[in-house]
Amino acid sequence: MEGPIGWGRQEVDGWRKGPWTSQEDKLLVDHVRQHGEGRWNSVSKLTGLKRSGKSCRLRWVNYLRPDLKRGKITPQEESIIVQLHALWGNRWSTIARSLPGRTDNEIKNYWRTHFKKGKPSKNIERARARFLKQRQEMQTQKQQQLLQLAGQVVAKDENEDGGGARAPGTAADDDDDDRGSAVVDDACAAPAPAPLAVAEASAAGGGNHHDDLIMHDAIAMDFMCPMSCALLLHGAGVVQGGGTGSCCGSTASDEYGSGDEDGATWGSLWNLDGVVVDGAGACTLW
DNA sequence: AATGTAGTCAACCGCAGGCAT
DNA sequence: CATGCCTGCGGTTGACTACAT
Repeated sequence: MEGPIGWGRQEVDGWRKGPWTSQEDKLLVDHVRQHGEGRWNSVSKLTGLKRSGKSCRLRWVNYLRPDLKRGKITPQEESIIVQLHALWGNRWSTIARSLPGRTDNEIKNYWRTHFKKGKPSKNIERARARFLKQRQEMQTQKQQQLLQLAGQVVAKDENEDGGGARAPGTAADDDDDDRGSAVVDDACAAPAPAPLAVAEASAAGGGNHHDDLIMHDAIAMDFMCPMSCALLLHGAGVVQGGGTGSCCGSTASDEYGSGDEDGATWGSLWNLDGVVVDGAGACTLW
């Protein structure tokens, strides 16, 4: 950082650093009111503030923006953060877009405080346990469905030409070690749209929905198709156009999933490598 | 009551990507 | 096409506060 100097009211290269004063805040707020956001480097020239554009932007985004939500992260928001972190990893700004009024910095701090040291809160532990349980149930359910389906296909084939019956485990085989491809493939045939409203309503500060509901819906949906869930959560504005969804790789698992007591690390619940999301939010495999 | 430790928050830095020239 | 500037992002740090001993 600044070496031994620390955060006094020092100036470096003519720029003030350290905590902002109320006068500086006022200058910045007035400036943004007049000129809007952006062009941060011109703020100092126009206002006389001895702050770099970077510093001005940060102060505005993290502290002065009028739509910021103050106060503690709610359990609902916490659940969403967990979900989205599992989905996106450390893409704090992306996660923040799904939590109106919260900044990436806030979420980042929250995550580091609560989860970085491998000591998740009770709420998170419950959410995680529920997630894992639900995942297991859904996998079982899916396997049964596939077996049923396979049985029907076999019966049909036998009826039609009596040959060419495949091994029933073709698709289900993926489930053992690959939580991404088979699941996504399956789910994207019918992505569920409902949780968007739930997540957004809670994130918007309503807090009226029980967190169980949030987790249930979010988990179910994420499990079915994480990418589409995220796209829905983010609205039309955020589209991972044609990109690969390798979101659950190193960072997430490194930070949280070290305690692999149950074999499935929290941060690597989904491996989306190889998943492509098109503009409409439909996932495909390549 | 004093001290140590952990948690929280605000701000900084370096880097990367996008865009204009 | 190359270069430089601006903006945004993620990681890190230091000050402050709350809690425990």
